[in-house]
Amino acid sequence: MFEFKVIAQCPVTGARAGEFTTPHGVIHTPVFMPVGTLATVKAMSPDELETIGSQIILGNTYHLYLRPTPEIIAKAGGLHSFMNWKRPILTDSGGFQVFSLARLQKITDKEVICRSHIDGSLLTMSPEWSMNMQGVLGSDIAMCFDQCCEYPATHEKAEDAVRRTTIWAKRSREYFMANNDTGKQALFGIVQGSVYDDLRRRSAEEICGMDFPGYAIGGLSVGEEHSAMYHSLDVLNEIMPKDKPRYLMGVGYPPNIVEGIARGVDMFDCVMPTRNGRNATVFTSFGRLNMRGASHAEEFFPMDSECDCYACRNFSRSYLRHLAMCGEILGARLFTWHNLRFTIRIAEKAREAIIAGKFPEFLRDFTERFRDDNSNSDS
RNA sequence: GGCGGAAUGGCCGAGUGGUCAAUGGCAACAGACUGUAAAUCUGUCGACGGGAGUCUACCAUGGUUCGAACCCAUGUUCCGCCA
Repeated sequence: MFEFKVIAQCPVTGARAGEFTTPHGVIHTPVFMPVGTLATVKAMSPDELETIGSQIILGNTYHLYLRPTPEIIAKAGGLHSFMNWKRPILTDSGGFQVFSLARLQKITDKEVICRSHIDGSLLTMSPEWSMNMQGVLGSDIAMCFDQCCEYPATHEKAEDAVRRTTIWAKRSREYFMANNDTGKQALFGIVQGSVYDDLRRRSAEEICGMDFPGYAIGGLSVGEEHSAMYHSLDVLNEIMPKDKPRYLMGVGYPPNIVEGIARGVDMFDCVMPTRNGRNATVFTSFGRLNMRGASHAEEFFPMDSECDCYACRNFSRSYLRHLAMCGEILGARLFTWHNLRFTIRIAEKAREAIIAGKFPEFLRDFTERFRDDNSNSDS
């Protein structure tokens, strides 16, 4: 269980294709994992997620702790059973909420004391709390409780987050080994370090020295330039274990995924396909489209004629824009459907290309075709 | 036919002598969204101009006033109530 096998590697870039075995099935990498924070990938049923090729989805410790509460999930028999999802689940530790809900909390090495964003009640999060909760959830992959550093951050602040993340990783691992079912759940470590090479190296050394079955790269895609993200991935690609899966947390944006794969990343997750979908922005093989745009009003053809998703096979841009303008719930569903399928397909195509020995060509073609005039990135 | 009320920018609707090119909301247009406090948020929104600014505007016409979306007169249209 939790064996990672690299089955093909790109001889030019760092890209690799692999298989990661979990209790709920084998995950073929590279893989994009839809985010289902509250035990639902917003707007999609489990059936539909399977249809579009979702191999694994995410759940969130903090959010599920508040609602419906661990008691209810335990009674339901765990998260898989509760939400009727039969494939693997990865749970985030709540570490990201230490970052995203920063205004509501106080952080010490011991714990994070924060206020619920729902009713303001006091809540104490810690590595032990997170491991316990993730045990209740029964995810296939649990994540260490970490501190995601904001961007920009001074070297001093980033270093403190690295230091604390290592302390918390040790405690996460100890509690996990003693209390969780290690036959059914794997715990991944998380590397921090912001955009500082020395901190990335130090964090990778400390975290990867703890022998986790997989390693995540956290603290990126938080506002830094794309070039900075790619540089950090280059640094980490050299030093992270090659025989373990690598998970770039919170990415993402289609070009970031492709560039991440080129730098040896195997797993990705991001709210972008689902959130942007609900807000009527879609990704296509030739770039990004705001489907509310007046220019689509009389376009009686698909969003992306190369896409094999339900929305692109059955509906015109004109109709989809109409749904978006009316705020119809079907619009949100179809855009989400498309974006998830498109993003999952990127990973599938990358995998096929790696196995076929044609990843550099895939990378070049994708980058040339994916135009995003509005992107303020430098990539 | 009589009495009363109302007419404001694409729509609804504030304003009731100067600080009003005119609050809000909606619509429209554009933008943002990267381990989800997001089916959310931001900007623009009379015309021309890069801007300073200029022009045209609160049903119509005339008037009062230094000054009117706001006061007066007449007209037009609409809405009530009574015949």
